[in-house]
Amino acid sequence: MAFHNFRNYEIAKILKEIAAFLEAEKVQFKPRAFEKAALTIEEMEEELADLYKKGGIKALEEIPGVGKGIAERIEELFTTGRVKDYERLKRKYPVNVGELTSLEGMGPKSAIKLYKKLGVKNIAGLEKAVQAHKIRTLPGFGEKSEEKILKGIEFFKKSGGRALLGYILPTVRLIESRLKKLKEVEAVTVCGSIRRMQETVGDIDILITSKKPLAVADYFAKMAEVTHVYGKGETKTMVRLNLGLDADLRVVPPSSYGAAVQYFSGDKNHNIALREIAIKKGLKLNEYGLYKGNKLIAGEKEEDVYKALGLKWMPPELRTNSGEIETAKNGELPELIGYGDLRGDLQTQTEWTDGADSIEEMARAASASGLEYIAITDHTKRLAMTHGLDEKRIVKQWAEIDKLNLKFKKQNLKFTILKGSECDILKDGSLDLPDKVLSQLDVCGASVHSHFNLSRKEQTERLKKAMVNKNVDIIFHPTGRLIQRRDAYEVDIDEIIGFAKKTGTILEINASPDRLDLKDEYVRKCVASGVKMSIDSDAHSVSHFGFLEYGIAQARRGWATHDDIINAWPLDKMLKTLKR
DNA sequence: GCCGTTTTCGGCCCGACTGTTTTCAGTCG
Repeated sequence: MAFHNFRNYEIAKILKEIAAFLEAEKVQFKPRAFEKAALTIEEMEEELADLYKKGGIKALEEIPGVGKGIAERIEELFTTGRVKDYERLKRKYPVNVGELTSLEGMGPKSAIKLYKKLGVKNIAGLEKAVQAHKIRTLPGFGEKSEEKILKGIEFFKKSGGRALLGYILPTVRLIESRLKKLKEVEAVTVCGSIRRMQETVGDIDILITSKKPLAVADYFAKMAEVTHVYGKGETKTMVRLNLGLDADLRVVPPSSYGAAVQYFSGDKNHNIALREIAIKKGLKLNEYGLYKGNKLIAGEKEEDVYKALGLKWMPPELRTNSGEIETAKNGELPELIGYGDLRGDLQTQTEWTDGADSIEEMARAASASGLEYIAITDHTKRLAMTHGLDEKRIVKQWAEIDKLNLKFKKQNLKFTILKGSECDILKDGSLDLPDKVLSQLDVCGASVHSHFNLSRKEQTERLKKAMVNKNVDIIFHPTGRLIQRRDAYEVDIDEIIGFAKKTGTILEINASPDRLDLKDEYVRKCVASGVKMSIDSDAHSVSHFGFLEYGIAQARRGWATHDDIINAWPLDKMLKTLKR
């Protein structure tokens, strides 16, 4: 029997859509079940296809959140290539719910209502309906709803088909490693915004050298992820991937490889500035190399190109033409924090609130990923939906942390769990737990989860009031933005950075792929002001420690060094930096 | 649909906020 290969994210997407349709039909409890299974599957390391081939349906049922019903549907997908229940729902509601519900404030119920009443199937249709002012006439909707939807659509358009780095990077790495293994391939570099580790990615540029380019092109065009081939040839193959992005494979000769890698890594402004330098030196720079007249003077290695222009090679994260070229000229480039430099993680959530795993599981996963310490920072009671901790439960949590630290010691595991909190900052800037509780923590983060729409002045004062508290060590995700979904709340960031310096408060670089908050520009301001930062995963499950890489990239793009990031330091030194 | 130190039925995180209401539905986290 034919086996239909589906990747975990594709399976998760189907389950999520089923959940949305059931939610719209006001079915009780089932939507949660499908959603939960989808989230688990999305985060699994092992592909369900492999798991199923090895252990059959029984193996699927062992996944937490997957029971008989969902396992049967996944089996149906593998054996027939489709899920009947899903297709029935899809026929009933031929709607792109995933796209529509990506708009802030739009859930499945609204999406389906708009389809039933106005025939809206996607964002394009929604935009037409808003422009014709049809939405405000529907019961339950009004003028404000139209405004909000319009705002959401603007966000969607601005994102212009770009994807979050954290969403696509695992797949890109997989493709890269497969190409590296081909015997026809001599070198592979993924360039563009991915190499610069930008927050979002528009397309994927892969450069290779090869003596048999057509064989590689054939392989590339036939990969499982490819949904469409635009063109295939000796030097360039262009495909559409099921990630929703296009990928280009370019074959360049070894003598030009460095120049091509430089050229395709960008960014555009950085390259323009380099070419201007070349012109001033009487040279010409393009993707084939650096030329004096017709003579190639650099091209094989990227370093050589920079050197010939009188510059030191610089990490791609810096290449934005915002001062890096002048700095490189003077030989004063900062020694950026390295991707392996973090020793700890100061924001993690556990099953005590909205995390998926236990304190012990999180600690062991952190240890396995090379960390020496983590802070357990579950939400506080104001976030009732996460079952946030109150004064009593947090004390119980401390007892468990003490017990685990002792256990690790006995097992000779060099790892420390810190007692922490993600304490909610209330509307007036006061904190969700009393000082007598917070003062007993090892490390306390505080953050905003409500009243995003205060005036700039009120929001700034609110944060300052929290920062003045001696028990608040770190402000988590300081601006509250969600990339491609929600703007930062109004806040005077310069005032906040100045106040952080004055009060000795740490500002977080939240590494969650859709937050990356502080953004690079603000990181750079912190570095300039001497405000220390932490890079935290905000992990809600054991698989999230990988997010730290995106946070480090963010810090590097903000010119941060080892010295600026407190959790790159040994535990003792880190703790001494805190206010308490 | 899933799950089980409440174990094969009967629960299922639940309160705040917003915009629409005139007592509530939908979304968020």
